[in-house]
Amino acid sequence: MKTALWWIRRDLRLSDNQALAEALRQAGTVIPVFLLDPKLLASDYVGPARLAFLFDGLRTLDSKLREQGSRLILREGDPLEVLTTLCLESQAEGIFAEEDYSPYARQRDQKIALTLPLHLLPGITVFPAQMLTKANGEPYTVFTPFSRMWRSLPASGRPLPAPERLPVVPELPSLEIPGTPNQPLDHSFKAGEEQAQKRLNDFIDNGIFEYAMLRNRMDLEGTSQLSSYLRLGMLSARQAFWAARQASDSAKTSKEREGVETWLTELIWREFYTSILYYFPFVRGTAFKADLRSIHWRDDPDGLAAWQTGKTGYPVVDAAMRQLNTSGWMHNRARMITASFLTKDLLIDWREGERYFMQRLLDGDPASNNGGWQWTAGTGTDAAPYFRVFNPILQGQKFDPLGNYVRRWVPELEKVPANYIHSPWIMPIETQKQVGCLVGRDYPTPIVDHAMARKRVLLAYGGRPYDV
DNA sequence: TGAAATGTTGGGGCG
DNA sequence: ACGCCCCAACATTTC
Repeated sequence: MKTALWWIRRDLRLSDNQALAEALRQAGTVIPVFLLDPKLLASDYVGPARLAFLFDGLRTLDSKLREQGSRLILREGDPLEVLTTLCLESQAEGIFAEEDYSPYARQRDQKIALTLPLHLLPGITVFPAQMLTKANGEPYTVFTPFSRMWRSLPASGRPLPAPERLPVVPELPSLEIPGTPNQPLDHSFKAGEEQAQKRLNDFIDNGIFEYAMLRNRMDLEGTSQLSSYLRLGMLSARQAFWAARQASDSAKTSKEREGVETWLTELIWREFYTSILYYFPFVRGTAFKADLRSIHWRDDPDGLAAWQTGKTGYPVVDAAMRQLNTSGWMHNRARMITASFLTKDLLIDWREGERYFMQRLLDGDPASNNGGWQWTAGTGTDAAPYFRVFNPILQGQKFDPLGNYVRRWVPELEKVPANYIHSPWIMPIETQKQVGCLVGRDYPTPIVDHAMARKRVLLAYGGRPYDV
């Protein structure tokens, strides 16, 4: 064909882009297009942080395109209408896009495919979400067998290089890429696939062998922090996978290999939850486990606000929520702790937390985020048992032993010694004065007693009545 | 990728 | 030397 559209959605990269490669194989002229969908922009699953990251990513992508004579066409409106218009304007005979498995995207794409020549190609995951099923054709609902099957598959094709040159894009109207909001996030993630590759290489060279050992330490940089790049496809899952495979080949000790395998497991969790959302789209609004759909959640706007703003009086929880609010990212261990605190200690509906995370996280992905929340709440597939309640003090002592994570994000507690950092309310009053932090004045008194909350949540999940 | 409650064991103080 | 008790340390069960 003469002309095709490369419809960019969450694949903001030129390298290892199967949709772009196929468009270039089939058409002489390929027009890169991004659509601002008013329905998505207004969704309560979207927030300014990820939008800003998206716009930065589009700007970076556009300048890479321009280096090669191409450019990005940005439009706003209902995708079907805009694509129909664009096909008419450009005489495009095909639309190539990376397949997105979230319920909204699938519905949208199915509708578009009825009237327009839409070609979907894999790329969000290493293996397409619909590919991994049990022998009887049913989807997996337990992680371990899913991961065993995943690992047993013949390795995916190697990542594709970026195309060497791109065809010139004809004159077409395009919107300006929106600027960064007035108060940009103080996040450390710079958009773009070069940044993603840099971070990947750095992690493979300096972090992956220690990953199994350090990944739970909130005070260290033991994780890859690649999730935001994977979210918008500035890095493909396949690129991540192959980099890990190569690291595995160069591993010398079993410990090093364990680091790689543990990291790979996290990549497989991402694919597991993508598959779960694909086969069970109702999990987006409903507990996977039918017997846990009628929990009597507490209505507690003050508690929710304290959790959101990092003022619960539990230092690890507050540090984590402030890290999220100011950086757009949160350590995974901290995600489990804060999710447990909201659902178990405050007994607030996991959907509130799910939505808040989606609004704040740069890496906020409908499948992984939902999977994570339902896991912690105990309502999901292969979830943590409901009686598993994290103790925020013990979690802090285990995974932030010196308290440096807390001190970094909760400056009120900066001078509090390590033995009190995770439970400052037991600090003797003289010490509180010495370190300039009076609990109740400079830092909140805990908004809930953990021991009481634990008993309460066990009653509630058992379907029994509880007070307050 | 939990933590609390409960049970068991064994060393040591002490009459 | 012996039995008793306390309790830390570890193991198992329970939520």
